[in-house]
Amino acid sequence: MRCAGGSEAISEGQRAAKSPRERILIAARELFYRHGVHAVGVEAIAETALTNKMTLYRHFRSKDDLIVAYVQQLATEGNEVLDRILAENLDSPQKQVDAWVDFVEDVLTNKFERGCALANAAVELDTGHPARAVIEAYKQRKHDRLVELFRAARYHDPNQLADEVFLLFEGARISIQCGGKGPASRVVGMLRGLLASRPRLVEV
Amino acid sequence: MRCAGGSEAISEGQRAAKSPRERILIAARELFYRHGVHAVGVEAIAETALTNKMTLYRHFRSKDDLIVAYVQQLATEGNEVLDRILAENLDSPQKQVDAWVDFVEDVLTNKFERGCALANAAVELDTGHPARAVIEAYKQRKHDRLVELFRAARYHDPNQLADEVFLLFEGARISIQCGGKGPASRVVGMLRGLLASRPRLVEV
DNA sequence: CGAGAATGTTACCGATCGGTAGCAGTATGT
DNA sequence: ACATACTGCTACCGATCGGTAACATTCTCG
Repeated sequence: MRCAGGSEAISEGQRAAKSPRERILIAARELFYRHGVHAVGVEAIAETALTNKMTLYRHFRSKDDLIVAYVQQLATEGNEVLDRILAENLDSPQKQVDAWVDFVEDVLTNKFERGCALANAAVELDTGHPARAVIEAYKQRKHDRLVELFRAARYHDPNQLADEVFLLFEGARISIQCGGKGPASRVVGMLRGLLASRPRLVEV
Repeated sequence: MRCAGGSEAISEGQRAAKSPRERILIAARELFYRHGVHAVGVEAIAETALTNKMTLYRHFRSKDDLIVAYVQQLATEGNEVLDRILAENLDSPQKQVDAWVDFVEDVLTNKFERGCALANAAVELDTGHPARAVIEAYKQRKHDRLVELFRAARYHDPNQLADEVFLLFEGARISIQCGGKGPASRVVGMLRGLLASRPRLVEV
């Protein structure tokens, strides 16, 4: 029940980030993800960001506002990562798919993984919290982009394939922190097998 | 950020439950699930249970102790539900599988569903919390029981099938509360299709 | 009945929560 | 050099947090 307090060492990123606002968002990203949005107080975030509560409240109207910014930051970065993966493999949709699976593998084998930060935040937030809308929009968009990716790679029934892949990924991330580490550790292999054996509209 | 406080109406179950301990566990189950373990204070639980903080602390050494009991209660009930499903369909493993899928459908279409309570709790709890061990053991056991169920139903490669089904289910439950409602609403159909098209050791 | 255990009630503790006032210091651009 | 804006700092607010002391009340069961 205890959160880390101010004893967090100065993160590498903190020196580089000039503006207090950036440092606060970096600190929020770390602490909110590691301990949950409710277990971390604004003071701990301010201290980790090498600033103080007052400056924090000059940039964010309330803690809920900061939570929204935290979630928006994650959603933006998530979209940008996918943008980059797709942009780096413009020559072939199949390579885009493979690159995305490689990325999934990286995420799931990261030993600091504590599940999807957005899903974790949604779990802690009441239904009416403004951050929930951001999270839901992001997940919806992510699913839709998977559909388009699979359609471009000429998979048969890209909608259902995206459903399956999406849910397997989500299930793996949540399972990492609640025991079923077995299935989560095998999901990448499953994904590759699934994608390799799926019918296509044309053979490549 | 605000939890419901004492305004919760007296739940139906509260009158029937005699002992304060039972009432407290019922209240904890409701409030912890709905708002998260960190967002609910012990006082709110005591009031919802039609008792007071002092009595609560006579039955549970601390809030963390109550959280462990809450999680243990959920794990026990989860195991019992599966026990019952299997016991009611002893004549055929295939009927056991079908009955379990029907149960999954009930869970996912329950409009009060806010994901798996155990997974949600794990998200909020630090890695060293004693409740985490209970959660992990339960999920591990659940996965193992799925393997045995599929093996009894003579599915080919019951290990991988259990992995897939387990992750799809977990993914669906977490997705219900963070937007991807589309995929979650279609997962039962996916499961039925998956199970119907899977190779078996013998035809029935 | 009567005795002992379990419950209810109230008031309290120190700590921490989210959030703010006020002022001193430090960049910044012109 | 100057005004302006931003930042740091300290001290504080009321509320709530988890947890406890002391005592009155009720229940249970021999």
